[in-house]
Amino acid sequence: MATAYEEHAKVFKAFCDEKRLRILELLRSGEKCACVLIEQLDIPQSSLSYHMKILCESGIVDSRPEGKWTHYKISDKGSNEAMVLLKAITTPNAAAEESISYKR
Amino acid sequence: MATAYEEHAKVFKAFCDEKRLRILELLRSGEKCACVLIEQLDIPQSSLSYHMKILCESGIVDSRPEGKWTHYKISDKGSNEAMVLLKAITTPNAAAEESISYKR
DNA sequence: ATATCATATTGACTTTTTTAGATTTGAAGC
DNA sequence: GCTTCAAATCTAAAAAAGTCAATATGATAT
Repeated sequence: MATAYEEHAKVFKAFCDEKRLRILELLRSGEKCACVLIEQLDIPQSSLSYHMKILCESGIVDSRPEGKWTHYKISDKGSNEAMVLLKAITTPNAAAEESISYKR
Repeated sequence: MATAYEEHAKVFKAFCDEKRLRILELLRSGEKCACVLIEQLDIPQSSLSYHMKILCESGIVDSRPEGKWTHYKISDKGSNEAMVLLKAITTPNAAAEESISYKR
C-alpha cells in the first residue's frame, strides 16, 4: 500500500528528469505521435516508451492509441491536479502555525 | 554548464522523495529546528542534513542559522517560483500549436 | 584553549532509476 | 493465414540517489 507521500512523489517524478521535461516541452505545441518524439529527441524507442509510461502514470500526459500509432498530449486535468498538489504541499497550514518550533 | 531542463528538474526533485515530502509537511506548520525534524521523522542526523541540503538548494526551503541551531522554513519565493515553473512547463504554447503532429 | 553541542561532510554501501538492445505484442494490410 | 510496422515489455548493465556510521566543522560556554 502506497502512502500519500509516495503517491505525491510519483506525480512530481514526471518533472524530475531532463528527458521528460524535453518531452513535455515538445508536447506543449500540441499532440504528438511517438514517432515524432523519438525523432526530435534522438533516443531509442524503448527509452521513449519508458518515459512515456512514467508521464502517463503520473497523470500529466494522456495517450490516444489510433491504429498502430499512439498519440500523446499534456493532460489539462493532470496538470491542474499537479498545480493544486504543489500548492497544497507548500502552503502554510494556518491552523497549525505558531506551534512549537524547537525543543525545550 | 547545466541545461535549463536540468535546472528545472532540480526544483522538482525536492518533491520526489517521500522523506522530503514529510519534511515539507512538518514545515507547513511553521519554522522548525533540525532537532525537531530529526525527532519527528525518526531518521539519523546525517540523513536529515542530506535532505535539507536538497530542499534548500532547490529554493523551496530557507535555512536560518542561529548560533548552534539551524531553523528551516518553506520559502514563499521558492514555492511561488516552482508554481510558475510548473505552470509554464504544462501550459500549451499557443504560438506553436497546430504544428505538425506526426510524420508525413 | 578546551569541552560541548548542533549540523555538515565523508565514505562505503544499498537501493532505485535510467539506459538500450532484443523480444514480444497488437493492429493494419495483403 | 502471413507480413509489416509501432509501441510495450524484458533483460542486463550503468548511473544516480539514498542510507547511515564515523568524522569534521563551527559556534557557544566554561
